[in-house]
Amino acid sequence: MKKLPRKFFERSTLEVAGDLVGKVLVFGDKKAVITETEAYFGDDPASHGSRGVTKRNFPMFGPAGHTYVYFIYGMYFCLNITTEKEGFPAAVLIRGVRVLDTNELFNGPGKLCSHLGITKKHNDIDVCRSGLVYVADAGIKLKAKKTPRVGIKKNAHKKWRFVAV
DNA sequence: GAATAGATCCGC
DNA sequence: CGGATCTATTCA
Repeated sequence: MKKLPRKFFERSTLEVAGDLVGKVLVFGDKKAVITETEAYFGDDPASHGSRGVTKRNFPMFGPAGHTYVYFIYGMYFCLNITTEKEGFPAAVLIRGVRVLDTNELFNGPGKLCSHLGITKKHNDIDVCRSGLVYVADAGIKLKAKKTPRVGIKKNAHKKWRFVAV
């Protein structure tokens, strides 16, 4: 499998979010096909990065190809991968994966993080350099469908969610 | 220092 | 539809 280069993540967030569907997320010895993503970037009020850099969202402002893991609702972690250029807040939320081998399906950012064991320890990891966490192209072709994002109130009508059909 | 909203999930 | 459960951010 080919590990995706930083160049892949340095494109527009919407393109990266769409292209990530069908790619393989490698986390330690686990591999999972990404089936669902959402895009968060710029001054979109639903994005954590829309009101400037903070202690929580700083990876969104860093270089592309880094993880951004945050804790939400007191119980769940959510995994993002940052995109675009350094200084511009942008990331793709991984919402759903299908684990290879076991064929388990995790539809939801909180569920996939708890099952794969993703925690705050994995925040701000460079997926282009790390051998532990990265994204690869396994030659799988999945078509992505654009739908409205879920779980947000602001800018909810924007079709920035990509689901494998 | 205190209040509160939050990129969720599950059970009723 | 409400509760669990806690943190970062916002507000006073």
